[in-house]
Amino acid sequence: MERQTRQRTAILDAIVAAKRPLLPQEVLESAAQQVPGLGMATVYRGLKALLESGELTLVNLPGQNPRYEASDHQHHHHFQCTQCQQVFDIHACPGNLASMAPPGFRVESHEVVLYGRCKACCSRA
Amino acid sequence: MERQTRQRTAILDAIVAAKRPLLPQEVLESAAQQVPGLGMATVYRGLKALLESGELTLVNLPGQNPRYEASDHQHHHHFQCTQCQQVFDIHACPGNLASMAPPGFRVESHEVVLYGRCKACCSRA
DNA sequence: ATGATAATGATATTGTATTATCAATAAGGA
DNA sequence: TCCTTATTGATAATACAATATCATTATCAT
Repeated sequence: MERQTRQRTAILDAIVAAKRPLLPQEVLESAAQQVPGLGMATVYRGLKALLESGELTLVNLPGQNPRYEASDHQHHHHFQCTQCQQVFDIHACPGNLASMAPPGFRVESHEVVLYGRCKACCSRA
Repeated sequence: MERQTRQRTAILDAIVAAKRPLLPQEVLESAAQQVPGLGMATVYRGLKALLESGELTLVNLPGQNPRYEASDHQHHHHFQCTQCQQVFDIHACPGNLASMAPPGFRVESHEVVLYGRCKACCSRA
């Protein structure tokens, strides 16, 4: 049976609090504030367990390592800042993308990724 | 100075003929038909040189290794078949994606990836 | 509180894509 | 044709994320 540990709780809390997809390294840095000495192996184990339990969702962006975010179960897309590299949720969708495919192709799903400067980086520079 | 070799020609030809983004392994398999004994190292070197010369363009899809396609210089997107994993060009664009971003965010570019069954896989199964 | 055992942390190992090495080969200017 | 040297092919080495190992610790049902 699965056990409730400080480490696993800190991992989930860090991602939920971030409100955006995090890299394993970012999860470690954030969760380590609650659990000093937290190891990277534990982060990977925790992420895997939380994925399987459905509490976390995998976020893959082009050319990027996998990130993890709290399961939303709501259709949404992502924005990556070209300056700070952080990824944010976009709760909008252009829709009607199925018609973009050539004849004979069946579209089942889609991904949209926006790139640019996030709010913080816009006001900073 | 750069030299014109059978290998480098075969690598470029394979990608141009494919009319879709190829993985290095796919490039090897295709180009080796023109140049038996072609080595993977040569493929990587050729891809790098052709990228730098602008003849090839890097195509990154979520959770996928880099693919290479002939430089198009025309805005387009990609479709990946969930069955055969092949990637195809989509010469259409939903446009007006900048408005999807939250206030304060500046959108500079975007990527759209469609997933589903390609024409061949649709008619096959 | 106690015991069985899941989880942890440090580290070694793996897996895999890509690059470096180097002797042999071949492109292309003289 | 000859010669310089970029390129090739085979293989070793690298880079790096992710997983396995294992002694120790901590969870939680009893």
